Formats: sequence, C-alpha cells, structure tokens
Amino acid sequence: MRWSQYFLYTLREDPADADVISQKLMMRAGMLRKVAAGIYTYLPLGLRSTQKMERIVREEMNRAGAVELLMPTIQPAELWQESKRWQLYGKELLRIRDRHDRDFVYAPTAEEVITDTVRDAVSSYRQLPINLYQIQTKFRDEVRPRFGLMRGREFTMKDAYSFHASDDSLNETYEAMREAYSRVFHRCALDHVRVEADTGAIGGSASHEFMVLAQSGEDAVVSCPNCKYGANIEKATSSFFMDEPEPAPAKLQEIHTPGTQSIDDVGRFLGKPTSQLVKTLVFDTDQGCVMVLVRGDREGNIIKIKNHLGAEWIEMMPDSRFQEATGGPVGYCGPVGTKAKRVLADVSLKGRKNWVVGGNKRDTHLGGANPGRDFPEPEWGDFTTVFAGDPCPRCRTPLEIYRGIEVGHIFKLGTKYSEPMNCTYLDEKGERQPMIMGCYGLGIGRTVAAAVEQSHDDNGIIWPMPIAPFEVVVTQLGREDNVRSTAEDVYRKLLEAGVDVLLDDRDERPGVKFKDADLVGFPLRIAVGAKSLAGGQIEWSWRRDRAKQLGAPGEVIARVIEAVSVRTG
RNA sequence: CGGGGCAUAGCUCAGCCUGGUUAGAGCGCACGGUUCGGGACCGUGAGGUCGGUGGUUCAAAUCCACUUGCCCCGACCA
Repeated sequence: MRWSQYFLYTLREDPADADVISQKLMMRAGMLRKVAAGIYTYLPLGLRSTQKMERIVREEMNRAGAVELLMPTIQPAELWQESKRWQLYGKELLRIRDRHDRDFVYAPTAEEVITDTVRDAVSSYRQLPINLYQIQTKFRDEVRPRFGLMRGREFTMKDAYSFHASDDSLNETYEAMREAYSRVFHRCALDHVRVEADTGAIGGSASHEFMVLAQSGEDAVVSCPNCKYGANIEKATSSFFMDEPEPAPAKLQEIHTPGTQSIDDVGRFLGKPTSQLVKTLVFDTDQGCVMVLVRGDREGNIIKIKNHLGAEWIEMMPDSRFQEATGGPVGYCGPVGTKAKRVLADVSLKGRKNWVVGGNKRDTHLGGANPGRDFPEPEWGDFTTVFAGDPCPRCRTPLEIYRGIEVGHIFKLGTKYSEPMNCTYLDEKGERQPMIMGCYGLGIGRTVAAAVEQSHDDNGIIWPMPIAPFEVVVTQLGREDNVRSTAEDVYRKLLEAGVDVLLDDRDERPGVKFKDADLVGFPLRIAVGAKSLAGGQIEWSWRRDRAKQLGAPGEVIARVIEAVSVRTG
C-alpha cells in the first residue's frame, strides 16, 4: 500500500475527549474515530490491526476444535424472556422495537440464540460435545462508557459456547479453551495472567479471567508471588484471621460517643486502632435489609456478600430508609437489637470477644458485645476484600495486587441456560437430560487496546509484529530519481515476499514522515534517502529501540524479511 | 441515577466574569517563494447557524431559562 493513496491522517495533538493512552494514541495515529460516546469507527489502519487480531483468534479457536458461525446482533425478545434475562439484565441491555411494535434486543452476548440453535439441531448424546464460536459486534449500553475501546458500548467480541453430556467433557473443552486463550495472548506478546473470577450475571459454577497487566486497568488482580494462586479482587480470598488472644467476655455496656459517625472517628474517640473495632455495613437487597459486620480496618466486598445471600440485587442502604430498616440512626448502627432481616459477620471477627459496635441510638456505641449472648449468632463467611500483604489462601505468602485489563473470560455455565430453555438430549438410556454448557468470551478491540497500553513510548505506539497494521514502513526521503526508484524497488520486493508494507511516498518533509512512523508504530522502518544512497546504502531500524543499521538494499531487504517472519511466528 | 465541568474554524484552544465595530490564535488546508534526514520559514488566502430553542435588552458568543451532546468524579458493570 502507498501512503499517498491510503486513508491515513494523523493528529498532532491529543483529542480533547480521550482519557487513556491507548485511546489517545489510536485516535492520533488515525486508527480510530469517535462517533458517539463509546461508539467508534475503525479507520482503515485500526481495522487492519483488529482483523489481524481476529485472524489469530480464529486460528487458535479452530486449532482447539471450535467451529465458527455467525449469529444476528438483533435478537427477538422472546428468547431473552425464556432465559429470564429480559427482566434480569437491566439497562445495559439495549431494547429496540420494530415497526410492528415487536420487542428486540441489540445483543450483548448470545447464550439465548446459540442455545435455541443447538436445541433444534441436537437431540442425542452421540452429537455431543459441540463448541461453536463467532466474532461479532456486541452492544452494552454502559452507564458510563470510557477508555476508548477498553470500555466501549459497541465492541467486537469473540464468543464461544460449548455443549456437553458430562462434566468431564465440559472440563476437557474448558481446558482446551484455556490453552487457546493463553496461546492467543502469548502470540500477541501480551504480558497476562489467568485468575479465578466471579461469574456475575452470566452465572455458572466456575470461571477464569485473562488479564493483561497495565496501570490503566479497571480491575484489580490478586496474585501470589510464590504459588500460582491468582484471582480477581472480587473473588480473591486470603487466609487472614485474628490471632490475638482475647480476654474473657465482659459485660455489655453503653459508651457515650458523640459525633462519631465514621469508624475512624470512633477509633480516635476511644483511642483504639480501627482493627479492634467492628464496622457495620447495611445493604438493601431483594431479601430485605442485611447487616454485615467486618473488622474495622477491612473493606466489605459486595460481590461476596451478594453471592452468599443468593440475592438478585443489592445496594448500600440509602440514608432515607436507614432508620426505618435498621431501627437506628446512620453512623451508630449495630447488631444488638437491630431490625435487619439477616446479620452476616466476616471471618476476620471469628473467635473475637467483647466487640465495640454501634448502639442503634444517636451518639451511642456498645462495648463488650458478644455474639450468641448479646445478639443472635451471625452468619459467618468471607465478606471482605483482600488487601495487599494478606497471606495467600494456599501457601500463606503475602499476596500482591496488580491492575489489569480483562481481555478474556471463560465460564462453566452448567445448565443455567439449557434448563430454562429446554435444551436437552437423550442419553444412552434414552433419558432426557439438559446439556451442560460452557461459554468463552474474548474482547477483540479490548485486546488490541491493551496491547497499546502495554507497548508504547512518548513518541507513539510500538506494535507487536503480529497485530501491527503494517509490519514495515518504507520511508522515502526526498524526490530524487534514485531515491524514488530505490524506495519503489524495496517496496516491491517486500510485497513480493509477502510482507505487509506501507510505502510512505507522500510529498512531506523527512521530519514529518519520521514522526508519523513513530506515532503509528510500525515495528520496522526502512529509510531510503539521498545521503546514505550516495554510499549505496539504505537504513533500517526497529521501532522499539530506533537504532539505525545501514546496508545495501538487497541485504536490508533480506534482513527485514527474516525479521518479519521470525516475529510473526 | 447523584455531583461537577465543557460545547466558539477540520484539530487544540482564547474571548464570556464586566453585553457594544467586520469573532480571534496556533496547528491543519489552498496558492507563491525559500527550504528538504526528526512535526521548517516568509507572504497571501479560504474556512464560523459561537451546540439548539426561547427569553431579557436599543444591542447577546457574552446575561437568564429550558434542551441536546460530550467529559470528569461517584454509584453501577459478562
């Protein structure tokens, strides 16, 4: 491709509404254009990178035995009503209506349609297992889209769905997908980790996330530097527990604590570290008011609490309803005499005696409160978020916390969709069974953006070879006949060798061309100019270190072809 | 959904507080000239419903109300 005939225009300045590096650089490099909040045009250069990403994903999915198909983005409401997600999904689900007033959704994922497809076609265990995938545009009406391709509303995702007659079969496919994902990210040269994850709205029994480590990541990942333990912060546990000796049970007594609404206030007032106090969190859920007791210096984990309760929805109790729901004022609430429907307590409090808790009365706390004596024994469980330094649940090594971008997520769904949607088969005994399912998502655009987050410098993007829009740019410096004909010749020979090469034949000054080449981030650059050509040489360099090497055209061409083939794999 | 901010040339932004000639700059674009290995310089020029609607006023980019879009913080989130 010749730059002069291509559609590639760079921006000198950062766009005003870009907020992360990958978005700024991709917009400046002429890869991406914002059309509306969270909705982008992939310009030709951006399209090339995402298509390369897609090709890698296809190769690895096919290698792992998955079969590609393509499902519609617009899906009838009936299917979503069957799975109950029409009601459960909330506002992220974009609902649209056609001219006949029939309800549809712009699909954020495709469990319903694939299940519908498979239940029609498959009726015997002999036809299983099946693993189907697509690479398709999805839409999620995010409350607050941001970070460019990393959290768009419209996005491209590879989603795969597998169907099985046994857990063993599901596990086998799950492993194959896990392996395929690792290969994909490895091929893109992405520094990533695989961690245990919460299953969230998709549901199911087990799930893992693939995270690309990056400062700008939206998720926190807990990882053990010693054993291989890794988990999303929402899910991570530690073997943290109280091991200080506790005195004998004391008498329950009121303490006057005026103006101490926060746990820090109480600690300061009583002259005790917050770790010796008990923090009370109150949630409003579909099961009524729930109180959660945690150690004063720990943070509650709403996902763990929601999962323990089996709740459909949960949120912090609004101040307006607080008094009515708990029987006490905000800031002084506690388990003794509370009106909350259920009381949970974090394991970090297990075995502790003489709690300091809110008194459910203005300016009043209680000391010497003991579970089982002064208030009913709470439901015990792990309800707090892991902190850096907590001991690993497997090997007790202090845990570390990193930020990461979730680029893939795989789930063991079980029969969550096959049962309500009646996707069944006949087993060897002729008995009807629901199929056991798995699903496997991989964000295409997000992975490309993650690569940029992980690989750039002050001058622009540094593309990993496999997803670079072009592998090589040939920069023609000047219009002298020999410069032009040499650049042309180099360009043609690279093309013939199957190299993805862009010839910068624009009528621009050298500085402009170099700056653009750095910004766009072509992994390799060949510069053809009158200076070096006078000595019969041209120059080539890697974008990563920009160290210039000179050689005769034939030699440089050979070395570049070799470099491309090695790096592409 | 709560709180805050922004909307002026293709892009990045001044001007608004304190209303008053033909609304500005840099970059980009066009033309001419000098340049030509790391975003050159000089000159000339094109380019604007000042997001929209309504109001106040002799007069509105500027003040007021409403509205739309976008951004940030929070809540939320396969």
